This record gives sequence, structure tokens and C-alpha cells, in this order.
Amino acid sequence: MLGHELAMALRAAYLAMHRRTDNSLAKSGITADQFVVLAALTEGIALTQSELVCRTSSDPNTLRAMLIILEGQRLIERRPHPTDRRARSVSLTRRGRSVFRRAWRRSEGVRKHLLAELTTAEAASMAGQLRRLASVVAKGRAEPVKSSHRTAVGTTS
Amino acid sequence: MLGHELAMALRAAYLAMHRRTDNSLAKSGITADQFVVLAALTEGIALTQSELVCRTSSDPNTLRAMLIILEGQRLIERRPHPTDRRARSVSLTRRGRSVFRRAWRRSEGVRKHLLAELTTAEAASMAGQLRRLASVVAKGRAEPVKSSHRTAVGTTS
DNA sequence: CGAATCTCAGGCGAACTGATATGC
DNA sequence: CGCATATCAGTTGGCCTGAGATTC
Repeated sequence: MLGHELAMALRAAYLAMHRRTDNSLAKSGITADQFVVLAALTEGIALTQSELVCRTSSDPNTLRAMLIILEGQRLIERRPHPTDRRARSVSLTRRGRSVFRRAWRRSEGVRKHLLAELTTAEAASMAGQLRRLASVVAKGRAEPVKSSHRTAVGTTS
Repeated sequence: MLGHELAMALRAAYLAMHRRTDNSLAKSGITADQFVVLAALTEGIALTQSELVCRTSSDPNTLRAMLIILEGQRLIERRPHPTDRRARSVSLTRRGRSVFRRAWRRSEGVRKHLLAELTTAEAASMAGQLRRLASVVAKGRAEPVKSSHRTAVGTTS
């Protein structure tokens, strides 16, 4: 039951944050998920799409669709990768950088609320725990069963 | 920046959990979000749709669409509310209860992973913090500005 | 050769907005 | 009357599956 409570609390917190962010960014013309992509692009001069997939916790097909939208709005550019001709190098345009800055300001309130009831230490600890949690949950997905006893499907609890 | 890191960690954890749950429930024929609705219905004999909206952190229109799907699969029933004729009383069918039990077993692994790297105390504390966080973030959305200085839009950080 | 990177077509559930009917 | 509960129509962005081309 604790696991389920944690899962539901995680859901509640994420959905609340996501909605609030979407609302605060409405005037910027971008969604919360697009904001995440732009944010990832500000830390790192030029990233490939698969790097972006990792940093945004997205998947290749979804990210591509988002990049097409962002490209249509002239917020990002995609150029051929200098050394790897399979890859594409994604970067913010000046307009993208400007829109992101405004969006960042508009979403300040959300981050403020996130930190409102936590001490700095608690928030940092929580971020760390959530990251570990994410990596544990994500692991064991694409692995094609190496040893043997991976999906002990019928285990009770 | 801490706020953003926390937000990104929250996103990563939620999306990882959601994906994993969707995968584990594929054979049950329900999605992770539908699972949440069924779970809410197991705790509480019969709930109205607006009660379900609260418990699942959803919204009325989205929930309605989900209920129609679940009703089409004969997992839930909607009957007129005994005292309030505006409301509808939602409850699990026997089939719904049975499907939910299987789904619960199939998703055990996800909850196990969630708790894997946390002590019981940490997990409980985290669930509590996430709930508070959700309520803080959610508040101030539907409020039509009572005092005056609600959206101090330009605040820096 | 296998593996990685990205493209493309298509489908679907979830999340909305806005308007409406009905009952409290 | 205002407010709450739920319905309906319609739109959108996000997330997937599966197939394919190209390059490492």
C-alpha cells in the first residue's frame, strides 16, 4: 500500500505542476513539455536528438514531433551534425532563447510553490531521491532478459 | 535552479513510473490512468464523478471520457445517485474488480521498484511531501483574485 | 554484419476549452 | 437566484507502434 500511496502522490504532484506550468506559459505560446525541451537546450550548446531524449525523459518519436513544432515557430534549428552524419544538431535560435527567458520568468511561480514547503536541504534530497527512483524504475525495460529470472510475474507483493 | 531541478526530477520519476505501469498493464487491457480510476473505486463503495475527479487528480471532462471507456468494457457501472439527482454513483462491476486484482498483481513490480531505494520512513515522508507539494501547487488556480496582488508576473526569482 | 540515429505513417488515450442541461 | 454536477462537441499535443532509410 505504501508503494501505491507514493505512486499516487507522485502523480498528484506531477499533474498539478504540469497544469500550473501549462497555464502560466499559455501567453508564451508554448506548452510545459515544450518548455522542458527548450530548457534542456539552454544547458549545452548543441545537442543531438537522442541526447535530448535522455535529458527530457521523452522518446525519439515524440521528441521529433515536438521539434517539428518548435522548428515551425522558429524557436529551434536543426543542422547536420559535424562528425556523425546520422545525427542532427539541435540548438536554440535567438528567438527561442528570448521566448524561453520570458517563459522562465512566467513559470517562476510554479517553482516557488514547489519549494514553498520544503527546506533547501529537503528539496535537494527529494530531487536526488526522485532521480534515483526514476532510474530504478526505468531500468529493466529495454533489457531483453539476460540472466533468466527477470519478470517473476506472479510474485505476490 | 533548485526548483527546476526538482521539477525535472519529478517529471522523470513520474514518466518512468507511468510508462512502466502502462507496459505492465498491457495484457490487462487497461492503461495506467484507467488503473488509477479503478484503484480509487476500490476504496469507497460508490463514488460520484466529482469525488473521483479529486481522488484521481483528473478533471471532469477527462474523467468522463475514461468512464465511458471503462463502462464499455463492463468494468464499471454508473447508476443514479440515491439522493442527489444531478450526480451519478460510480462503482466497480464484478468483472472490474477481477480485472483490477490482476492489474494490481501485474503492477506490483513497479511499486516494488519505487520502494527499492528508500527506507519505509523515507518513502512515507516523501509521499507526504509530494502530497503537500501537490496541494500547494494546485491552490491559487481557480481563485478569481481576491486581495489584489496575485500574479506578480515580473518577479525575478 | 549489427547497432545507432533519425524519418515517416498512423493510431489512441488523455487533457483541455466552451457551451449546455439539469438539479441543489 | 447562484452554484454544483454532469453532458456533449470538438481540438490539441503527447505518447506510442511499426516500418524504413542512412550511417557508424
